[in-house]
Amino acid sequence: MALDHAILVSLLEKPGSGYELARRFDRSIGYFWAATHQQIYRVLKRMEGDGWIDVREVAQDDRPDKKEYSVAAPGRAALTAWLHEPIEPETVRHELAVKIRAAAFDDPAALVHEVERYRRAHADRLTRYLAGERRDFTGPEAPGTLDAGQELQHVVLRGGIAYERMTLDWLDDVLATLRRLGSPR
Amino acid sequence: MALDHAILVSLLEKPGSGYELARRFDRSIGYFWAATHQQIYRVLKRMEGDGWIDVREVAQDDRPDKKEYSVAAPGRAALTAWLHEPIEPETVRHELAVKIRAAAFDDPAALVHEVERYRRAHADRLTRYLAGERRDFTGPEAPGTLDAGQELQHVVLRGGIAYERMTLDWLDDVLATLRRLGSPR
DNA sequence: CTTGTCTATGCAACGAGTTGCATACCAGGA
DNA sequence: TCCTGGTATGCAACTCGTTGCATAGACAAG
Repeated sequence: MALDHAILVSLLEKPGSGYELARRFDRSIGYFWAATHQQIYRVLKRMEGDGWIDVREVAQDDRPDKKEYSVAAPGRAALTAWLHEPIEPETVRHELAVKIRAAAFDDPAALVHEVERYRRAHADRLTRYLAGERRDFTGPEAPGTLDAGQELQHVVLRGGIAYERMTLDWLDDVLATLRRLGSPR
Repeated sequence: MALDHAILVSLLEKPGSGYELARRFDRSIGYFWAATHQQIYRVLKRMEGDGWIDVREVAQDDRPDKKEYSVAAPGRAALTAWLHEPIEPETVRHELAVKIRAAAFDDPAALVHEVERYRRAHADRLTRYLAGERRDFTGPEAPGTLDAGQELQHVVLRGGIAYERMTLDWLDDVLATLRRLGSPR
């Protein structure tokens, strides 16, 4: 149930409403933990009931009012406790790998177009990551100018970049294999 | 709901019982789509009810009897239909990335031991992948000896190997960053 | 002859995630 | 004035995944 903790981290980085959190989960933190606004609103309600977070009604002139959440002491304690628990191995759900194996019972070449589309999506994501890195983590500053939070966000982003690069290389391998199997010898 | 399809692929590769499928999901196909025996038995029951798979009671002398499942025509049709659907972008759930960002609000160095343990788990997995590759995909055969199914299994496995290598490199980066932030300047 | 381990299947309860829908405020353009 | 689109919150129903437990046959070790 790490959605709780992902939300707590996001709120510690910056308090905000459910709507704002949902948008952060569409970029930034959501690159590593996906969530919809439905999940977020539900968890916020529960954590508020448990006293993990505080609410503040914020009236806005130019748009609907919102509820701004921030982390309370019990929430912060829960996050610290979770941080000291063992790291669970990720449960993998890689649909494409299943489809590739399924292609053995169909026409491998038929997958090519979908894989190409999928590859473009990953290329786009890499572009976004690199743009984010340029924006947030390079500049005129000397090394050591970033605080711990920024350093840690950067190392996570570097992981995302490495993942996308590795994925693009692998997808080229996949495409070559599919084309080879699809064409007659 | 790709568990259905992962099971169908596994049964097409080789018919088997729920128990045998559960063991396959602990290695091989389960490296890319995790599932417990509970999920598997439930889905098998549903797919049998829908006529996607056939059952055959197999009496065994030296152990309890089992039910061997194999894919029926409607199941195969469902798999083909699924294969031609668009590939969904994976939904990422990367607990470690969340923990790293959470570490900004705690002691970054406290994560080091857990990350080291996590790194060892990935190193072990890479070792298993490489052993599997040596066992199944290298040998005296000339290129072109493998059938399409084996080629496709191999390219999926190469993806797993690339993922683990990338992850190990990234974890070294993570460890260096955590140590740097934990030690006084 | 009991205990443990592996094979083999399954139920029940709960928790997490998905999908579709509903409401409402506010601004700007047709 | 109505319609669209962005902001903002939420319910209900459903499916999927997790956890804990239960049963039972076969065999090997103590």
